[in-house]
Amino acid sequence: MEHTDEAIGPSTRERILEAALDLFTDQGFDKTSLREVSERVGVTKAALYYHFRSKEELLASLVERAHGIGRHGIDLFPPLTGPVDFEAVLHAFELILDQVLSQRKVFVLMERNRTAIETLRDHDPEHLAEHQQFEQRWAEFVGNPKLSLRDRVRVSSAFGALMAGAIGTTRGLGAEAPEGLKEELLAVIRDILGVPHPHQCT
Amino acid sequence: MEHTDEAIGPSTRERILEAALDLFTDQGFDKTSLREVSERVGVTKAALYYHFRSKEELLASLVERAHGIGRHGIDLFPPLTGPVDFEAVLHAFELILDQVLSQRKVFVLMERNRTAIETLRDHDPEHLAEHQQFEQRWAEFVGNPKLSLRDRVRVSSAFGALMAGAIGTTRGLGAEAPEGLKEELLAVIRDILGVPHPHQCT
DNA sequence: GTCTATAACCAGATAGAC
DNA sequence: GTCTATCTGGTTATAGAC
Repeated sequence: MEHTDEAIGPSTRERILEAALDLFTDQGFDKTSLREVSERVGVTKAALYYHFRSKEELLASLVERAHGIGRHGIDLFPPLTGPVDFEAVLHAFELILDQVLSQRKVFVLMERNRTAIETLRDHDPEHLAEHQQFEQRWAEFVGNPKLSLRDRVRVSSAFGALMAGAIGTTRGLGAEAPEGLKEELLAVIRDILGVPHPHQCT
Repeated sequence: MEHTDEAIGPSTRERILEAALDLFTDQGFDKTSLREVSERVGVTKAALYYHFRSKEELLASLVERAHGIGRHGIDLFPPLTGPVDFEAVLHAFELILDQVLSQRKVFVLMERNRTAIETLRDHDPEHLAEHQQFEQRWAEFVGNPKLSLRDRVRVSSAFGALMAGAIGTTRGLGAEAPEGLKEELLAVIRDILGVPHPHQCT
């Protein structure tokens, strides 16, 4: 029941979301006016306000597609006492990687509009809870002085590598990620975290 | 000759730059008005226009402090034929890391305001040439189909790890990076690039 | 469900006095 | 070098017709 109108194409609401995703990503959220969005869709500015209460809500609707990273990420760092379980971290990163690769455009949007995304917290206190819980847990983790600097750097670097590899090498690509990208990235993350490779004894 | 007025404190121009750096980083470039900047400095909005021709020029002046990453980065990827010299890449990353760690606040600003930084290209065609050459060479590299996916992912991930480790683990910290951070990060980058560690034979 | 028209606002920027 | 005063333009958002 994703869309009930196969014959007549995507709904206006979905077309607005697609246009906004492209424009916000290319030009930036703040530098894109709703007039531009409406012109690309072929409707008027006022029509947008029928589907979304505000510009921020339009952005929030896009970012919600990235859900899932929140779930996996929150599971990932529960107690934070004792040594880091790198096997578990690796597994969580694998789930996150799947999410990022299947929703690449949204993650590019988020990477390029960090400050705009943060303001959603103010306008939408209850929604996006997962997304923000993840950010919070993450900050608590990398800033936790009880953990060794080495572990914090390793996990932090692994996440950076994941994002840079998944987003940087697929910028401008179509819907499909390159064959083998996921495996290459998981291998990198294994190397960073020091988790041995399964089929390799070098 | 950094500043000739030790007794009377930093010049107005420098105080504007400091205030703008903080506000642009916290709230985002687009969501910060020049009125806010001027109020924090204790001057009027018009005074800003004496020191900087436009809001973009103010941002550009901040970003110029990050120069150096351009130089090292451009040297790094010259011909791009044949296999990647990971030793050379490692060395360039070390220089870049020094630059990032010594100018962390500016790099946080850039990371959080990517789209705003990109518009500088339009307003300032000749300046920031190094910075933009680096971005261009980088894009050519990670998107180069003649290189193996593995090599592209490795280099791309190393850069992501560098940035995430250097910026993420120092967010909110004072002027000094944690002791040993540089060494930990270089070790991670070595692991990613497959360059053996100098004093270690495990 | 979409449009016209307009309100209300605030941004960046300029001119010229001091 | 800094201020007061103002202009100009575009922005989000709303009210109400169709």
